[in-house]
Amino acid sequence: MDRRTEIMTVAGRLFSESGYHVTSMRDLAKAVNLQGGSLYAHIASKEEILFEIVSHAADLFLAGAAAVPPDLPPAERVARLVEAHLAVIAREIGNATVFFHEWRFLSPERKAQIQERRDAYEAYFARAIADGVEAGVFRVEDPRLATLFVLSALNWTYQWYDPAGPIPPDEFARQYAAMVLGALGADLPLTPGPSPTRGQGRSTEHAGGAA
Amino acid sequence: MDRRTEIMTVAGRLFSESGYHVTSMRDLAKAVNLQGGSLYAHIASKEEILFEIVSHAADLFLAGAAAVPPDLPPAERVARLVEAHLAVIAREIGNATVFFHEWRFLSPERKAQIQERRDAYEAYFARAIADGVEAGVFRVEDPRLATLFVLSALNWTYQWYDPAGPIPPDEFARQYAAMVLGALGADLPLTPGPSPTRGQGRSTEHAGGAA
DNA sequence: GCTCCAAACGAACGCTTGTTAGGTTCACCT
DNA sequence: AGGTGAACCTAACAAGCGTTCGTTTGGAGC
Repeated sequence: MDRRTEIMTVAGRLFSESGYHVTSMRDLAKAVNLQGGSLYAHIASKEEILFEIVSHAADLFLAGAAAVPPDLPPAERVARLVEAHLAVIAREIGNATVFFHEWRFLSPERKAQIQERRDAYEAYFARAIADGVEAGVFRVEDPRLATLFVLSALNWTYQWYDPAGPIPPDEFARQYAAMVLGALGADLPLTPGPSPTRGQGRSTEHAGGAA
Repeated sequence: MDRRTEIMTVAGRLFSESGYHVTSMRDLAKAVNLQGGSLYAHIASKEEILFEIVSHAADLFLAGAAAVPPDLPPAERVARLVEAHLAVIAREIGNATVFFHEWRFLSPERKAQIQERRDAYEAYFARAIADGVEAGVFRVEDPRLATLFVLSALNWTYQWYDPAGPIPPDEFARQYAAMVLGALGADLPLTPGPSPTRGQGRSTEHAGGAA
């Protein structure tokens, strides 16, 4: 890992722990065993660091969502989106925290750049939910509100989820996805295996069940 | 409104708009037509302002939850808790934003004081959900995770909900509560009136499944 | 008319901030 | 052997920070 990358990594941790404005360049320098001024041999400005962290996190979220096949049935697609989201948080909780908490301190231009990607990310969820509503597998009154509900449930997790805690990331994601589908009024527990589980639930799930 | 209250109100707005550390005492003073130093005739320190805002918001949330009769059936209790929470956000979005976003910058003692109240607040939800699980009206795998799910969905709303926007607060709360109950695996849409709604929905599901 | 006191001013305090500039070290290339 | 250039240090800069303090203001109570 070269110096610049190390700076970014450590900055991600410090910014997430103490906040962007509380962390001074000298704090950061000390954490990578440098003098304050020496940082500027590697980076142009403090805000550049913030942008790179936030931008990196945005890329991860976007890539995770883009990897979900768009031709999957809506319920499974939503489940996969949820799992992808939580996987990013589990893997890079520091950068994710900075992404959610400090992005508003970016300059207007850079903020706009991130906003675009947030919108694109939200669109993945909006589309999957809209498809599900249209197909009759989701029962929600207002798809837009449902989308915001789901994203809210996901976006707050960085505040409390501890990847090293008692709940392993994929178990966490599985249960979370089930609750998200419940919120959307979907029926099936959507367990992958042939386990009969405690399901009565409607059998045909999707069929032509137009609402 | 006396000067001190005005300062707190304006500070709540400024802190929520720009963040606690970005807002300087001189910014705040200018917003209430004072010189920087004059603020200290009314308050002891900048952090005292922050604490008062956060503490006030915590009181509102706690009072809202405490007003929900604990002997209501769990599903209705959860719905009422959701509505109370969103009512606070709709009414005091600025202070709520500061509460969620800036409370970590309090001194350790004051932070601990707020943490206590957050825990007490969370307990209202945990209890209602646990009761519902025990009564068989909620179907969740892990009540603790379900509680965090619900609180996540609620806690993020300050980021996007606009009380003056297209969705009026009580309509917002009603739909949100329905989705929360869905996430908890409750059956009934819980509409107060006798409207049959568009339900196919599972009929028997859980035997004693009265909500 | 005088006193009193809270409210506000305005200047200053010591300190930290992000950033820059100049100088030194040292591994590497020819 | 000499040169190059990146990495780093040290010192400094102007600006802004939260806060203090002596002074001024202006209205209420006597």
